[in-house]
Formats: sequence, C-alpha cells, structure tokens
Amino acid sequence: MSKELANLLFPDIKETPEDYFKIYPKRKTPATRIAPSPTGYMHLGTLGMTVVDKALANALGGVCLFRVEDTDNKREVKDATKRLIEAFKVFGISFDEGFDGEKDYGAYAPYIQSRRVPIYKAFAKRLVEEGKAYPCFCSEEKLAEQHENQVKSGDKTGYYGKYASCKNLTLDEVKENLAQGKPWALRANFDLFNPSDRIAWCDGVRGEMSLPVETNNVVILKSNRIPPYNLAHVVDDTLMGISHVVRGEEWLISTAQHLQLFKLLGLTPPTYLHMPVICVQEGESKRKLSKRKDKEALVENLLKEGYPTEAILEYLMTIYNTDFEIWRIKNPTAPRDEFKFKIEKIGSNNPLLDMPKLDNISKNIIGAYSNAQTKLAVINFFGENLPNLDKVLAVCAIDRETPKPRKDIVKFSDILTLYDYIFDDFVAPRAEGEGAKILARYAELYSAADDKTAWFEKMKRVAREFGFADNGKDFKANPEQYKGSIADISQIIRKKITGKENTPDLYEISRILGEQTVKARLRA
RNA sequence: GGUCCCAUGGUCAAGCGGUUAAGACGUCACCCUCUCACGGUGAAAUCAGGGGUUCGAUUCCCCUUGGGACUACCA
Repeated sequence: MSKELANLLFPDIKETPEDYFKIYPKRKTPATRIAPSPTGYMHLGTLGMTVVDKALANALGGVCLFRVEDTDNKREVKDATKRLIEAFKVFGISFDEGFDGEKDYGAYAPYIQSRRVPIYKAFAKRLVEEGKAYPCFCSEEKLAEQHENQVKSGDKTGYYGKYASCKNLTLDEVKENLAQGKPWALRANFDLFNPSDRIAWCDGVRGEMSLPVETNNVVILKSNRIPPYNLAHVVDDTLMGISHVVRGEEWLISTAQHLQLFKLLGLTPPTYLHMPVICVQEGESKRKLSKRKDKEALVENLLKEGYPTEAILEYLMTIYNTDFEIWRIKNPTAPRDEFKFKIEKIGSNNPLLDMPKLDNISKNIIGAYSNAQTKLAVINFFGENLPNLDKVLAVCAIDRETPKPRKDIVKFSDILTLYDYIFDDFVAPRAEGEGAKILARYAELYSAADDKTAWFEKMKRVAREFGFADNGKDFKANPEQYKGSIADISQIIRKKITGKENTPDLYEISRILGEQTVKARLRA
C-alpha cells in the first residue's frame, strides 16, 4: 500500500535516491558550505558563518561551497541572490563551487534549492514507500485550532500520535481527498521513534549533546511541493558531501528532527558546528542582532560607513576563533588564510557586538594602508568626483607609510568630518582680541616657500612677540613668566585655519591648502 | 509553559584541580610632542550565589539566579 501511495503522490518521479547517489559521486575531501536564504542584504551573522566555513575548509584541506536556500517563496526578496553574490565579491570571498548569478559551477549542481525540487521529491517518495512519511490534508485553520487546544489543555503542541489525524488515512481516503483537489503537505512519521528516547550527537562546538526525540510529525514537503529547510538540508548536504555543517545556535534544537530524518533515510549525518550568535545590548539584557532593529550593524551599513571589508572580516574572525587575536598580534601583516582555524577554539558564548573593537581593528588596518591603497579606497568609497580629491589624498598621506602612521580614520566616511577644512566651502571661525592680533601677525609672516624649520621658527617668533614661551620645556619650568606656550599659539592658528583642535601636522596642512587660502582664512 | 544552550573585569576572552587569574578593546594617569593621532610606561577593573567532591576548587557535580536560542507548510 505504501508503494501505491507513493506512486499516487509522486506519479512523475521516476528517479530514486540511488540514482542521485550515482550522479553525485561521494566526495573525497572535507567540505563546508554557506547556504543563505535570499531574504535581503547580507546579515553580519551570515558573513561570520562564511568566514568560519572558509577558514574551516582551509584548515581541513577541503572545499567550501555556496548554495542558495530559496525554498521560502513567501519571504524571498527580488534580486537578493544577486545582492548576496555581489556582497561576497565585495568582500573578496570566493567559493570552490556554487552559483555565480548566471550559472552553476561545480560537480554537484544545481546549487539553487528551488532547482533541486525533483531530487527532494525522490527522497520524499522513498520515505512514503517505506511508510515513513504521509500526506496531510489538514487545513491551516484546523491546525491552528488544534494547537490552541493543546496549549489550553497543557498538552505538548504539534502534530503527533493521536493528533496526527492524517497519518492513518486509507488509500481510498487519500484518493478521495486528492480527487477533491485538497492541498496536502508531506509529513515525516516521527511516531516511529520512541518518544522517551533521546537523540544524541557530538557537536563540534558544544561537545556531547542530546535532545528528546522530536515527536512533531514535521512537514518535509510543503503544499507547494517544495521542502522546508529540514529535508532540503538533509538531502543537499548528503548529496553534496558536506562534512561539516556550520550554522547558528538557533538551529541547535532542531538538530533532533534533522538527525531523525537522516535516520529515516538511512543516511549518515555530518558533523554539526553550532556557532554562537552575535547579540546587541538592550537595556539590562541582550538579544540577537536583528535586521530590522539594528540597521547600523547591517553589513550593508558598515560598508556604507566605509569600514574596510578586511576590518569586518578580521573582527568576525576574532569573534569566532578566540585564538585569532593572539595570532594576529604575533603576525601583524600575515594574510588571514595563514591562520590555522581550530574547531576547539570556537567560543560558545553569544558575544555582544563590540563596535569600539571593530573601530580599533579598522583604524589599524587603514593606518597601515600605503598611499596607493588609500587612494584606491578613497576613490572606491567616494567616487572619482569627490571635490578636492587631490587635497584629501594629500592629507591622508601625512605620516602615512611611516613606522608610526596616524590612525585617525576609522571608516572612510570619517574623512568628510575629520578633514572638512580641506574642502572649499569651509568657513573659518572668527577670532577676537589678542587672538586676532596673533593671527594677523602670523599671516604677515607665513610663507608657503618656507621649509619646515623656517616655518616653525616663525611660529616661535610669534610666540615670543606675544609673551609666550617658544618651547614647552621653558613654559613648564617657569609657567608664571609666560602667557602660555607655543602650544597655545599653535592651537590658536590651527583652530583658525582648520576649525579643529586636532589635525595632522599643521605645516603640511598649510602647504596643501596653499598660501592664499591659509592667509585668507587667517584674516577672515 | 516546554526543550536546549551559556555563565571569568564595562566588552571579547586565556585558563582545562595547586597560577602573583594571560592577552586584546575600552577607561584613566604619566612620558614623548606645536595639537591631535601614533608610540611608550603604568593603573583601576573579573571567577554570579549557595551547596557538595577533594588535602585543595575559577576549573568537577548539583541547586538557585541571570542571560540566550528554539517552540511555523521561515530559514
């Protein structure tokens, strides 16, 4: 009867799981995969999983592939797959196999789940043949009502045992329902498992784990004949030879049902690595990073702010492998893929998103950029048409390529506020009283032709003329003899020219601005 | 409510029965210095609580508390 039912349900499916095992040969190396669903722009967590997948494949001497999990057509966002692929490109992340937006590459294609539906059906059909799955004709309303009653009576929720009313439908009843055109979903018969048993496995991150048997006869084929995550995961990761499944902690509990599906199909499950999820602080507690609430933490936004992709990747690595930071200190310039990723160094705490840490990593990375790299990055961020581009680059070049470079740029958008005085529309602040006199005197003296020593001599001269110490030490020794020190003079001038109390070397800035502009601002 | 996970400074964490309890970010102080940044030196700051086990617990076990995840024909 099961065979008959299977043919009734899947008349057009001729292939068997064995056929697919022939098409997709057993893989000889370890493999990891990143399988995001196209529901919008890339999530920081997705990027983090990718970093781990890549690093793990690298450490294991295996491959890492990219698969699109587009089985939820309700949530799917147009172009999201394309955007995902773009984003990976921006981050310089490539995969050994996958989908490039146009076509598949790799021997286990297709890599888009919506194109693998016949494969899922073949496995589903097998399950029906063996009496391990059955069609369910229950309406949404009926299911909702049942759920409500279960909650009310304190019974366990779900579709199982006596609640699984479609499980024991006769062939004729199924035929009748089908004839009436009733929609149906396929459910796994988890009542085949002893509900008091536990499902155990050794998690790569958490160690020995066990969960109670999943009793809910979960849907493995939706009424649109597309599987939800569970069956798709089991089938794809088996066929694609995935040895290590890296996924977020949110999957931990559903591992029982996945393992039960593997068992029902007689398949060997992969090693699971359940990763911590990145959280944000909210009042007293923390919560999972959310796309809606934490827009500023979205990868898209970080990029928009001008964080270098390497900074984001490095930060993610410090989160997911607690060894990485120490390795990085010892190997400050080594490429990241030389780092040996260790499974046992994955933390199991859910970390809080640490923006100051990201900032620190970022400013170190930008600080280490060469002038050429900086130019590329600035143009990449602002485009060719940024006004005063040459001047901006000149300011960025101050102290760059030295053993102790400035590290004032955290993200490229900072340039607009940090160096706003470089732009033509900058308005110099007003000065009054003695300050105005000092500025006037300095304006008289200033010449762009001076070398740095000559320039500084003039600065000292102004200081002396107005009763300020021309060096810090003298002032410190006898503070009462002076109105202030050369630092104060310098500060007055800096403030007038740039509107800021902290800027790179004033001599250099003045040269970049040009004598005319400097004098105009001093006298404004 | 049920199931599961987690628990060392403000944050990320090392530690895996005996340590002066690493390190990084952040904070503060000092030095360097025309300013800022960089750099250097230093400081403050942690084992959630209670029971066991043990000669000895941050480390092992239990309970409490706190936090997190899941509980869909979403992933």
